[in-house]
Amino acid sequence: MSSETCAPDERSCRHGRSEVGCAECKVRFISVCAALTSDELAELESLSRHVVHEPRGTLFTQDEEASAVYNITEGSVRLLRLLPDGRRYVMGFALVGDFLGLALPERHTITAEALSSVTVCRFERRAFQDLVTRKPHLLQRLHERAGYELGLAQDQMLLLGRRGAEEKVANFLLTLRRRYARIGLTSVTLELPMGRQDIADHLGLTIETVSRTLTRLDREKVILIVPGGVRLLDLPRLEHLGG
Amino acid sequence: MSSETCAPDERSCRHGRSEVGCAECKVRFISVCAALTSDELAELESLSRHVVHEPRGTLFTQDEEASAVYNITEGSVRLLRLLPDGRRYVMGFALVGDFLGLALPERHTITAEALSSVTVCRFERRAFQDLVTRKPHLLQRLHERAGYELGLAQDQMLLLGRRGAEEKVANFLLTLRRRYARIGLTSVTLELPMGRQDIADHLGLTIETVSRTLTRLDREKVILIVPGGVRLLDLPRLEHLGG
DNA sequence: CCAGATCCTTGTTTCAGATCAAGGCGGCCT
DNA sequence: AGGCCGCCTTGATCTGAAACAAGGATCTGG
Repeated sequence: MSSETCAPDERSCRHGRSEVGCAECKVRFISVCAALTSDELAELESLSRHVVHEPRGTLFTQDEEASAVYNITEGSVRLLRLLPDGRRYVMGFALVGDFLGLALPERHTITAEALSSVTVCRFERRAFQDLVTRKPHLLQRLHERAGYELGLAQDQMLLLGRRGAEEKVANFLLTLRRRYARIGLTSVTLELPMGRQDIADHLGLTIETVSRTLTRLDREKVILIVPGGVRLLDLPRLEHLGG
Repeated sequence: MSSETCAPDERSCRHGRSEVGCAECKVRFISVCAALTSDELAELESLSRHVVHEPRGTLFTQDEEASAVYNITEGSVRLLRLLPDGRRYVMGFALVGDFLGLALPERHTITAEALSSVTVCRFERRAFQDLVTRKPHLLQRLHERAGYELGLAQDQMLLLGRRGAEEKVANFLLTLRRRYARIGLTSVTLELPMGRQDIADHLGLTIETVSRTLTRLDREKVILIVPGGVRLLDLPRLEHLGG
């Protein structure tokens, strides 16, 4: 169900590290691979394969066997979990430089779907697992990153359990801004590659509440809603609202 | 603020592995240490120190430097995060066999408080870190465990964001039951070492809603409220309610 | 045995956000 | 153009859980 729907366009990067070798990779210093020496990088590169996914394509599906792990080099992805009755919760959004499959699981616990055209560096899980076993400091790096993710999950739980709609939305915008900044995107205009429904499912709200809250923030000149995103007009006030 | 309030009673377990050596430890096979050979276990043991905390004592506090990591060998602990304005969220409850400080953080991201009399196996973080660096399969084990925790955090987010009060409470009871079962406690009567307020703060509810929901489940003969816990009378129905 | 404290339950009222309902807007296809 | 579709907004109403309020139960120490 996955590879057919997304029809990924595979281009190996093995052939003499032609156009997109790891050494020139734009996420080289912000992602997990930053832990590696150039020798190790070469080894990692030999395992990698660039794959492009169309918008709305599926990278992998909840409960399916995890055949690979991924490093996003272009585009954004939504990560979600489904309940049998159809309710869904969006765990989060993965951006450029994010690693999917950090925990090296046997089966994926979430579904990953491309929000835009997405390019990933794909590693066979077995081969990556082997490399990790042989390179403890790569594992260390992975583990650090997992600890960081755990902290983010804790923030999110507090947000979901103990905060109101406005706080949630403000906080969401600020968090996204901080993440963009970390990968070098510091524009005042915040791209929102996900739809309102995705934001709602991420914050435990309904689409109407998200829309109303954004509209209110716009009316109060805290943000300005623009096509494809929002402009943050009054950061201090937004920070005040977001806690 | 921490060591004074809990007045921990320290007993080293170095002295000729007197009463409580790792080899005879009751959490030996259910905890992280299960990854180690007996040689490595001896080394680990030389780093460990048993510490007893009184009920309501603080093991460590949010934002304070993480001087140690812990393995719980007796009792239960609540893990919480505070908001500047006083709201609190209870991240979860740690039981016998649980490891605190999995991510080996520089600073603790949560506060840990003893719910009952708690005994922990305490490891200096630096020393433990060194051991981990030298024993990749211990790190691997830690990482696996972190991945598992991440999965639990995801479940909890879905619970907080997309489920009603009754679902939350039923699910909480079932999750606790499963965890007790994993450490060999399979009694029909579920101990609840935490108070109603803690449950409320864990589920994103108020104490009144938790109390009412439990009362209703009791009235409908799904559970029976007993001092210090609940008896699970109608497991199928509870599972139906909990999703 | 009583005073005070802590924790839990129960009743009543209020409110934030869900739900229901109806457009609006822009893109895309023919 | 026109019509359809997906996405977003806005308004009206409803409701589940919060907030407020008042005891009751259990424990502790004097």
